[in-house]
Amino acid sequence: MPIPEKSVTCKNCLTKSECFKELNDSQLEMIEEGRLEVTFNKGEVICKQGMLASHVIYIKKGFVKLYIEGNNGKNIILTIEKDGYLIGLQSLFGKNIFHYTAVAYEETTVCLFDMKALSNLLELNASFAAKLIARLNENTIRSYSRLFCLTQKQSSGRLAEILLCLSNRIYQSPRFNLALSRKDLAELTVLSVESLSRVIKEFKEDKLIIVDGKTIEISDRKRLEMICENG
Amino acid sequence: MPIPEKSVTCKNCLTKSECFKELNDSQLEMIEEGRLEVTFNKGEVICKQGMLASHVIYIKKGFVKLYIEGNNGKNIILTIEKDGYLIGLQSLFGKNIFHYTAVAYEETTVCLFDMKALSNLLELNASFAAKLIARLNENTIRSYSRLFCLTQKQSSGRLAEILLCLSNRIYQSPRFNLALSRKDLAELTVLSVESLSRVIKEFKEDKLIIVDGKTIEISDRKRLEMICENG
DNA sequence: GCTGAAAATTGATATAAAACATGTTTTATC
DNA sequence: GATAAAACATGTTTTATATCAATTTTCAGC
Repeated sequence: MPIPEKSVTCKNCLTKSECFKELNDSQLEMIEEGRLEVTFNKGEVICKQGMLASHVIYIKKGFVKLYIEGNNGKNIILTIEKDGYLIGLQSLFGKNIFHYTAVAYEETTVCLFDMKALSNLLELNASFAAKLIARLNENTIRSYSRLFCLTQKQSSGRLAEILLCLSNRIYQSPRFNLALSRKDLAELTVLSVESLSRVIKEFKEDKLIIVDGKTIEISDRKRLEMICENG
Repeated sequence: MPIPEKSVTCKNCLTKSECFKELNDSQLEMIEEGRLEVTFNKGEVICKQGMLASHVIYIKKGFVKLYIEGNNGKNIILTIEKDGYLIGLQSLFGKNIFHYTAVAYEETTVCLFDMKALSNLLELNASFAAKLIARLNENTIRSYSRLFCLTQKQSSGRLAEILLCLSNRIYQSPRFNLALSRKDLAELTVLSVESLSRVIKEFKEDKLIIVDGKTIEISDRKRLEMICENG
């Protein structure tokens, strides 16, 4: 089990969440109160679907997947997220259990904030509330477009979308050292590992991407975007 | 084009949204200001994806579908909703365009509320904000489970889920006069009309449902729930 | 550098659902 | 009430992707 530590306070934290920038010093102290900092290893469960969501979990550093667990081991990855993301906001003012499981793709440091303290702050600070709502809505809209992608596009369109997402949103570079296994990519695209492998092969042959070990480079973004749009 | 009318004010409205019950009289007057009431006929577009979301649209009476429009006429229905639902909340504090299109399944009366007035109220009334956040989160969680259903279940599981949803959430009765065509049901389950027809036939043969014209009765809820869970 | 296990690829086959084609019923219109 | 049109049903073919099986590559641990 990882050992909690407290390197910095919220007030002087440099990797502060966008939302938390709306808080003044006394409000930052309120959430600092009872804050926990924990580091998870690759593959470890950060929060478990169905468990009591007593805290909101801020990703300070790292890279995670959020997924819904079905009956027969059938899971669906809702989203992949990195530092700056707040896990568990969906449990605010509702049934306070986690609606998904979060697992670290690589070593991940998080801060835990008391859910009650957070909802108190929402009442005190309207622009904080506005930022949080904006954040929630961003997530929702992203989940809508994921719903569209997975139900309306076929294999190549889905992979194109995931690759572009990794390049644009996660790694923010056309070339990246992929921390994900084929199994992870297959889960993200909702394909079998074998089918995924074939689509990757096709993309390589079509000179859309260059794969070298764990490194992926998007070599023809225009065409990949086309496939994402129309595939 | 339907003609706006104002039968009642927000203050004395009997079909008030759950959220709006948090507002006091002066706050209700604030949203009453500039409110519009409009009735749409079956099949009419209530809001269009991509258009400026200047208003939040409250469904006072009726039954609608919200869907995302893709390129080649490929649409995906996000949800079906009836009276009490607020359309466009997802555009609060973000890019204020509608992220989906809403179409009336039957004659539908709505109230339009100014988005800006609504966000002002959020600052004034914290418990109103809390209720709205709760509402947003409910939607999000429902969209997660839809994502799961459509990607992990096959035809019979999907239809079972939609039928149960119609019975439980929309019509609130085991027997209902379905306003939806097969094409609508096919869109909801993300199946072709032909495949849908076959699954319905199968359900009839298995005595899970009784179909008589436009009326559907769920005759074996237990087994339908099983199929929904495991299919 | 070797060795075994896990991960990834590749090929062959199976399958669920789409697409196509055609027939039947329901609904709307004159 | 006749007729056209739309909605629905059903049988056949096609297709995308899963599954199964076999092989190759990668990588950690000795």
